[in-house]
Amino acid sequence: MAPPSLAPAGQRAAPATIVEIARVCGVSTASVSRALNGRSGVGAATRERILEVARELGYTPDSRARALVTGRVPFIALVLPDITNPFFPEVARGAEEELQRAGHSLLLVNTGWRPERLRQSFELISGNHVGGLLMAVPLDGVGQELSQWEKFEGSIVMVGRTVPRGSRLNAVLVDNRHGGWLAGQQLCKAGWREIAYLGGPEKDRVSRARLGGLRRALDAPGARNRLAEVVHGDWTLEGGRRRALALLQSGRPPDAIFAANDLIALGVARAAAEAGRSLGEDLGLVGYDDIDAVRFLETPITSVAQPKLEMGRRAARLLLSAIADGVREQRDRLRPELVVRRSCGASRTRGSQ
Amino acid sequence: MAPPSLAPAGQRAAPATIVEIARVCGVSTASVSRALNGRSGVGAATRERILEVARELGYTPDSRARALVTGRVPFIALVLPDITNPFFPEVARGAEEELQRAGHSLLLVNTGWRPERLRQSFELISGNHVGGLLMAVPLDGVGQELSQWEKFEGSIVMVGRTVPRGSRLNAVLVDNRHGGWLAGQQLCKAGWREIAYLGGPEKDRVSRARLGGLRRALDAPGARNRLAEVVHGDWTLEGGRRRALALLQSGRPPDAIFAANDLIALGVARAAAEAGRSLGEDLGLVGYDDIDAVRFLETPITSVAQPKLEMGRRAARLLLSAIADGVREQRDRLRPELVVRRSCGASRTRGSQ
DNA sequence: CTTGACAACGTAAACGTTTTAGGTAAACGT
DNA sequence: ACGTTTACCTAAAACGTTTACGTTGTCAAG
Repeated sequence: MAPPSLAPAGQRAAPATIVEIARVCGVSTASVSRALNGRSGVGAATRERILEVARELGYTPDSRARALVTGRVPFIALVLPDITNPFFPEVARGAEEELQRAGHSLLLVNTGWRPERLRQSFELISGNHVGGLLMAVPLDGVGQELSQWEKFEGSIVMVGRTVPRGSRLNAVLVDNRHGGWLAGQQLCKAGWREIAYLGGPEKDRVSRARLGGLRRALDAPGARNRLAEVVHGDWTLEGGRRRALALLQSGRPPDAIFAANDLIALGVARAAAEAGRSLGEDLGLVGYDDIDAVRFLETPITSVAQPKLEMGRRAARLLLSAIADGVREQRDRLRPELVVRRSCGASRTRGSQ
Repeated sequence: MAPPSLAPAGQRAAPATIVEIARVCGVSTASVSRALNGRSGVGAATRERILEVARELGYTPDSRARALVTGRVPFIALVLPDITNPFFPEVARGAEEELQRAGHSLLLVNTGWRPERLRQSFELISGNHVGGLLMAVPLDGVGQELSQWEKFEGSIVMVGRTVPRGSRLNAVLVDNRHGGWLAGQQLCKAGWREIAYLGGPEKDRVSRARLGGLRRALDAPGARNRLAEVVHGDWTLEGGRRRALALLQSGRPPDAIFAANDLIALGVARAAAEAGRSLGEDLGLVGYDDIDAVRFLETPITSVAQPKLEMGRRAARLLLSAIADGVREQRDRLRPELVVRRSCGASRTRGSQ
């Protein structure tokens, strides 16, 4: 005999629809819809029967049709510059967790710092691909066009990124200035004198804020430290290494470095090795983000930690409520924390006699 | 006269639709659709005009309606166990890159090893949320239900994961057995005798294959090495640390360890430090995946590298062609490569006199 | 026996596209 | 003059839902 497979061979073409269920049950599609969505207006007996038939037919509602008529889309996009930077996966995880709890899915947009991809992400929302945007990417280059997007205000949440002047977007912010201050403070305490800042792109608001915090710490009355140098660049390890190497081999190498980012900090660590300087002894170093990798160095790197998971979670919650209730201009502020490790020479204070 | 602005101020409520364009241009929606999609059947002049009006109105096509009628969805889901494991972001980046080039978006599903989330991911496809699935997660627990999903065969690509027996899914595979063999080979050459395997979950096919490769290397004629111990567990750093510590503090600690995963390997490194063993001198170690972090240890870890980015790219390409042309049971095989670093004691060969 | 309320259900219109089946008119060949 | 092609365009039917609005029937209060 032919093997009686569960799936009746040839006729599995059309996936079950609501009208098929209606036909089988001898009711209208309206009743089926009501039963399936647990809405009132359908008797207990019929509801039971409908549910059963639906199960038998292996019915799953077509999200496109549903979305079309309800006007809601169960998708949220997370726009970020580089998923390869370990900071972001954690944010993504937090967001995904929270979203799926609310029946939404997470779209990932990896811009790779390309501005055109940023623009594309806005088409996602205007084309109703997604119900909202989680923006973990700077909005700087797009100022003038932003006015076009203002109509989507309720559906955008900046996460870890300052909102552009004048717009009233929701945001989950971590105080970068304070973070920079923490770093500077620590470097001061450890007794380093000539301190350099290895930042992100020159116009990047986040990088600037962290620098601002550093400045404030160094300007404290009585502090005899100096902001020796400020070098801008990208956020990558290799970029950090190159810039750090140039700095260390220059005429006036700094005592210590504050890196705007842990990837940059890792690059500094590598450069230090190449230049024969020893972290925490010869050269102070503080990074930012507290990604896992900084713990594994021979000399673990001190870093300003952001609550990455929590940022993702809160951003997601905020966005969902923004979509549902239309809340606007809501700001969720979090605080970074300093995680002290050997690279900033905590033990070195002794040596500053 | 009153300024006859195209956009009459206050009524920006409804986003421009195709019928609005049609009305303004005095043509039918069909023509608009054709013009917008660059299809033939519409005169050059009208096409021009339609395009212009569309631009003026800031029209963006509604993806839901389009998807509903065409039956295609511009979404692909990448299902993975833990985006926090640095192996996956790179795969994700490769896939995203390739997908967006084809006008698709990447949905991220982070199962966190929970089986129910795996099931949910299948609802994504049967509910037409997505056009296909990139599966970077084991399909083991779901064998019996898989027959239900067979109808989606064309729309599933396994990436880095073996396909379940009997099903004819597409896949991008990296030879794990060979990877295990490379690791074993290297440990042999370096002269370690008692070698332990720190694996993933006991039934995990990938973990088993890597173990298989290790076994083969150790069984080679003339080799005087021994597979001292096999310990299963999860794929995490902390899990690896605990298991390694237990191993190292047991009555018969091994000479060397092959970790099924770099996270586990990082855990081993930490445990080694705690147990007073020195990597590459006292204790050989080889990991798997070649994630960035293993390079930063005091003693960098030797690791079996997988072409992560390429895996993502190929998987995406394969899936797209599977959806378009219905190709099935296509297998794309890649080879891992060993990246030798100090942790396996390459320099130690001298000491084995 | 009316009346009204309420529950259960059906009808049909919407949502914004694509696409099929046509229809008109001009151009062409004979 | 007449059919035939060609180019352009329209009308309308899908796609699978949800939902506003009817209709019917039942039951209790008047």
